[in-house]
Amino acid sequence: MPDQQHLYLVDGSSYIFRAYHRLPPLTDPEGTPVGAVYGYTTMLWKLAEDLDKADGPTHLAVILDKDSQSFRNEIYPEYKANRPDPPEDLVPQFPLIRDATRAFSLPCIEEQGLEADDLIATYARAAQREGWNVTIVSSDKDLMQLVGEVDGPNGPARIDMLDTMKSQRIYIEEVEDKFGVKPELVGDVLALMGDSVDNIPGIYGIGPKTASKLIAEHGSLTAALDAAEYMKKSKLKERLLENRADAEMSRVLVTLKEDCDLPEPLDDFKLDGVPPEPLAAFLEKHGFTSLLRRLDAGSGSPDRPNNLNPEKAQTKGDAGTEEGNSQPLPEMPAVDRSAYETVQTMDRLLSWIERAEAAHEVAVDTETSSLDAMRAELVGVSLALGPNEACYIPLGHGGSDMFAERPEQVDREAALAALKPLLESDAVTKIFQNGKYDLNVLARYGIEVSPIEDTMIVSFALDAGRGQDGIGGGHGMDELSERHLGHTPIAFKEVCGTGKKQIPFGEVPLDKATEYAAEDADVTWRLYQHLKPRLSVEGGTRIYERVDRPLIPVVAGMEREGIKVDRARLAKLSEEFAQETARLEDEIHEAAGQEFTVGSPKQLGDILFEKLGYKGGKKGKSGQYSTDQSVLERLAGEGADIAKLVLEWRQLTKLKSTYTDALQQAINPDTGRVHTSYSLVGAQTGRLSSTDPNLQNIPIRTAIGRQIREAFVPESGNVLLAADYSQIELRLAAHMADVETLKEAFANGEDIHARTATEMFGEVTRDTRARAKTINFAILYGISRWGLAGRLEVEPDEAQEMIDTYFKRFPGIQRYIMETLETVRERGYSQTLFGRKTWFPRINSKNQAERQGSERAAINAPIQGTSADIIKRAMVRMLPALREEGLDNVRMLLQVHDELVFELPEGDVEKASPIIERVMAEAARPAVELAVPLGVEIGTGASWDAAH
DNA sequence: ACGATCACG
DNA sequence: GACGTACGTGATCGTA
Repeated sequence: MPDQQHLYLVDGSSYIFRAYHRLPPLTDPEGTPVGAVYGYTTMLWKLAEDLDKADGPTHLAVILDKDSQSFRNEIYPEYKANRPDPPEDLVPQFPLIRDATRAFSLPCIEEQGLEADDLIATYARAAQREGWNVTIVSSDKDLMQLVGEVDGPNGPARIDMLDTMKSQRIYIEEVEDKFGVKPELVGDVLALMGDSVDNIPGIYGIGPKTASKLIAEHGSLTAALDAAEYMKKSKLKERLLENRADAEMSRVLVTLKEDCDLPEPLDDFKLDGVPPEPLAAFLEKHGFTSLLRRLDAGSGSPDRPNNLNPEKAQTKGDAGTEEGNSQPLPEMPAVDRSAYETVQTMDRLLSWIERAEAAHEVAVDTETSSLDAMRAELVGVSLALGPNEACYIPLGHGGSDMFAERPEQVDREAALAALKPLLESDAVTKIFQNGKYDLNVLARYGIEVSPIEDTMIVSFALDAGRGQDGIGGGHGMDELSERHLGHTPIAFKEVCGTGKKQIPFGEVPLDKATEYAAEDADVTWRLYQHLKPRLSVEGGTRIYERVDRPLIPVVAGMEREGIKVDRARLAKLSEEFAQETARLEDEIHEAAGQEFTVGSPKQLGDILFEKLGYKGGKKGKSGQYSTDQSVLERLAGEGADIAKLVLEWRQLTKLKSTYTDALQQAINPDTGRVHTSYSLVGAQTGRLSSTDPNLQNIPIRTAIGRQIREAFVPESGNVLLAADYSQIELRLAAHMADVETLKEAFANGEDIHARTATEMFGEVTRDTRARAKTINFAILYGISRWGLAGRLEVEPDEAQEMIDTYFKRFPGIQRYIMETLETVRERGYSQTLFGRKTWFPRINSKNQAERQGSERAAINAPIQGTSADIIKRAMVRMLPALREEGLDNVRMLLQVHDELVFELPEGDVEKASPIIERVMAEAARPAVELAVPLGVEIGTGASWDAAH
């Protein structure tokens, strides 16, 4: 019996578009854009790696679109007529896709007058008739029609799909999940819903939901259309009856042609390995050096000299500044997952613990049932002592299904009791990646881990701001591993799946779980060896050891404390907001003369500027009218009542959905409190950010919003205490730019905006003070004359005069800006007073908008970042200072950039307040002696609102 | 998945 | 010669 053949058909055209949008705009050494090509190359690479695996490809071909004309255009001239031209920097990449394919020595099929989809369908069916299995590498929903299996000459022959970007196999079940019908009926669903990208009409007003419901109910498109006349009167019925012809034509358009002539016979697609030479030439030419390295490693050829910059494929606008990532990799063997041990007996566990104690350094990772550390149950722990020297200790696998057998494991209680001394031992450093999470989980099991190191935080101290717009600059483990070790760890979703079919980690079989979990510890250990030495070389030690690392357990503690919210009060507010919103919605519809979705800026824009004919509508780059607050306020000022109503409606719906509803959801059932999660690497400047829920943007500026703050309350017998730095960023600007006038004003405790008004306009009125305040902030943010003009509603010339006056009155500011920019241009990064770096890879970009954006951010970063450093230092010292004075019941709950929120017994307020104030006011010392005092304002009350 | 909008410092 | 204009975040909604 012959081995099962398996044909892979790669939908090259659709892949390149997706890769283009997902990847950064890389260019090769000659300046040709290659981002999409890079994505395509890595995908082929991955497929080629599967060559020898069970169910891997035996045959493979790449199918491309030759041109967009096909038989479909004869049926329907508008087919794909509204496709925009591909982006300019994608066009030169099309021919490179063919080069890449050739470099892998793979066949590349394209045919005049045939679309790739039809060729794929034809080949897939032909192979299936031969009894082969087929995998279509694509995520195009049209192709999902083909999924399924038939009886071939040697048993069932199946067609499935592979979405390489999501690492997802698509088989019958996945198609049914997406469309609600079997693959054979997908075409019927598509015919009803249409496709705006291909300009297939479908039936207007029918989307994916209605389409699959109709087809599932009636069994086919024809049956659904026939049934329309018996439906009860509705919009849907009308549309079905009226547009039957459109739907039927759409059905033809989405049908794949399965009987094209085959340009090449199937047997020509046979794979026999990838000859390395042409591939190496291709990778070298385009600067894909990380792949080149892997090719060398794989083929056992001698190492190339290390003069190749590992990050040669530079991103656009890269200043070519210091490349902190280009240190030679330490000598380490490649990751070998088969070397990991599954620890299933106390004996083996004790042996690992003993070795960890001897090593004085161990990487640790916990596996749990949830991403939310406050709800997560511990499922296992992994340890790593060296490269490939790692183990996984399952503690909570199986057992959720009472019929399934629970694999052999060490008893959880006993294992934790054995691990506790190690994890708490002063003599052993525990290395984590994002240790705050593990600290929280373990703390809930009674283990206070210390001392710790954290590779994520090290990476942040070294590389904050590197990478662009979140691409390639992150500090997550997978990214760090890719970047520094050239290794791709197993993705979580590969182990647990995703979406509805996601299983908890505790259900993962032990062999697979060990590969994943032990690898995480192994990678963490390797990353630490790689990153830690860079700290001292690159000047990151101070910020890491003195600020960010000690902050980890402090913030972890704050997250575990949580804050009490008054559910009943929020519910009542929700109810009020709902009623008021409904009333406003009616009024808005009345004013508009029709019903529409108020929450849709698109529909609202059309109503305001087309139907009602208001003037001055401005369309943004998306081609729709802007309807943001400033626009609506202008209209309201011109007497448009509807604009006023919409503003009110927006405020209320925002408050309800984002706060009063969401906060009730966020209450932890075990603790009865809300536990946010702070990101220690969220903001490039060094600030924290807060998620799930975000407690750093609770309303305060309006009376109606402040009601939400009233729902944040202390436990009985306690009060909330809020301590704010007053004007900290302006104070720091005064210090850093060395502005005498401002320093003096702060020293004298003056109202700084009023003082600015005096200097700028000669007198203090409500108006001049407000303008002065705007200008003060504008300067901190590196504003332009046009920006300031917009804010103050004056002409740019006048704004420029104000900026000039400001610089004249406050000499030092301009110099600060110039010097900061010069340094950043030269070094590539800015620094805070405490040495925190933020990188600006686009500071020397040739793209003006990009460059100026970086310049503004670079002016602001040292100030915002220094402020972040200071409050972080205060947080680290706060609880020890309070405990030292015997204040054991003061709890630090929240941080909001320049504010700390505490909960404490009423009786402790008097004693605690001056300590809190002192710790915050002195937080810069002794590292930095500021030329201005740091003002701290403290309030207390029976709610967060009242504490202000 | 992304843009628009709006909540905060 | 035109562009697009204040820094840093996160959540929600509608739309593609």
